[in-house]
Amino acid sequence: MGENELLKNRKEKIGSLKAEGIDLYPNDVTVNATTKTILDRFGHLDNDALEKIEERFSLAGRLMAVRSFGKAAFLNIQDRKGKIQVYIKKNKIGEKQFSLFKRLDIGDIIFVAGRVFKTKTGELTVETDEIRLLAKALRPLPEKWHGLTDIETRYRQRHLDLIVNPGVRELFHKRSRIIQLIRDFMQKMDFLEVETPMMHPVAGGAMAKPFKTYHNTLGMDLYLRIAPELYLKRLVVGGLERVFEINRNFRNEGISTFHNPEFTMMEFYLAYATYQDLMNMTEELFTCISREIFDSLKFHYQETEIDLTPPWQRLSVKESIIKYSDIDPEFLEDRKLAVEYAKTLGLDVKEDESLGKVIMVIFEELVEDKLIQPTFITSYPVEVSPLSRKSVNDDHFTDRFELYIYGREIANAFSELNDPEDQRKRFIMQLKERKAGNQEAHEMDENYIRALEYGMPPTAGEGIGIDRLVMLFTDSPSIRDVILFPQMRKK
RNA sequence: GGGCCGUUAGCUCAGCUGGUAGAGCAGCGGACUUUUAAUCCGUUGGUCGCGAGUUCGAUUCUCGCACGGCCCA
Repeated sequence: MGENELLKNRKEKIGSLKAEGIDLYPNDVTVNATTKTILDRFGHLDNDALEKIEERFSLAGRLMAVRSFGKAAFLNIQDRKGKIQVYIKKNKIGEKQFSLFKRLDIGDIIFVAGRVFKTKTGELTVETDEIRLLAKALRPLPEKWHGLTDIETRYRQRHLDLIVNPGVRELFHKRSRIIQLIRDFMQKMDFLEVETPMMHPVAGGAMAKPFKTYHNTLGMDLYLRIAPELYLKRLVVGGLERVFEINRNFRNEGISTFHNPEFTMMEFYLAYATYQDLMNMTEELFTCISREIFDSLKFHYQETEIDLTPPWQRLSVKESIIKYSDIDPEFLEDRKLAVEYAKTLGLDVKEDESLGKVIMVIFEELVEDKLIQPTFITSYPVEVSPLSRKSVNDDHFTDRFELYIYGREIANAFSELNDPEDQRKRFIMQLKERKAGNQEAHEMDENYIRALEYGMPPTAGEGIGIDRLVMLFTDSPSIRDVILFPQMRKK
């Protein structure tokens, strides 16, 4: 039967219900139970015990299955907590209500009420003495057994995915729980949760291409933020000392299993701390989540065991290259040798590329995907770290780390650069890059430098990719699995 | 941006070397008052993603496009 015919069919049913004066979309329902409250309270009782329960339960949800016997039927009703079986019997509920039931479709939102009993197969069931239609479903649901598997439909019509695939509902519950755990953790450490602008006159705080928009009455260009960093640090200047924000960032780049144009980050800033302190704090945060979610520090991601037991491996970028390749360490000390080496790897590097950048290109090629167990990679070159404090012992490198798990960057942190003069030089360095054609180079932000000129305490800050973290803890292969409405091409 | 794969009924999928499409579920009609993928009988339903080309004839072969997936950049 074609879709049109199915629709027509249901509209006819609606017509007959209307003709009987039945309200198709009533709004006067109250319920006193969920599927879960009923199952939790009575699931373990036998029929003798259940017979003594006088209570009448009312609940509502989506009709998911009907097993009909002519004058009686079993239904499955699904609400936010799960599913429960309902029994409907003609001689109990009456001719009129039974005839209403006969015209219900799978997918309709309905109300039932009655007492509980157990069937001879031992399933706790609500024997309904009242049934109401609360909202008519005009379109059929995906098939009950195979469900909805078409990935495109699942993302484009997430409502169907949520109705039909219990695992998806569970996953987004888990996502919410993980974020709640993070909030609790931060609040316990006396961090203040804040919200900073999503629309920036200057897109800063990261190296990425922004989305551009325009404010009509102000007559000005604005950019969707690529990071909240510079605003959060202004708050540290303002004396807030411990702040965090969990919110969306927008980056105008390709879409992949690890990239969605809008994604959720937590950034936090801790005054009077260094990136070393943040490594410890990150270990604590992740192990805290892992204990809550898995009751363990070990779990499987895509069939690989991940062990979060601290302390995690800590290696500088250079050390990691030496560890995971057979490069002569001398090559990482000399720009020309490094460029040569990168070329032998088949990497596309400019002849005059800076040593720091070449080192990062080599790192990405040889090291990244080998960092399966949690690893802090430290000491990033200053050229790729325009907002990080330089290391005291080597000013070509910064007091920065990135956390890798399963070959993926999950967090990025550093001791913040709070010297306004140095910050200006770094921005100027970035502007040169921009002129040379790097669209992702950082913009000049005079306003931010001005804030630093009032004095920012020594501070360490970190960004954690929440979607990637949720992927890890939910064993999801694609970022689209942990974002309710991932970005899609228009169809 | 490149490579490979996919797109057939509302959903899940078959469809061979080219001869105008099938199943299960859902739907519809019927039987059935403890089933749970209920069962049994009957039955409707298709722009084979879109557009060209080759051919007497294209769901099938070729090219282009769209959308999606995976990998690479």
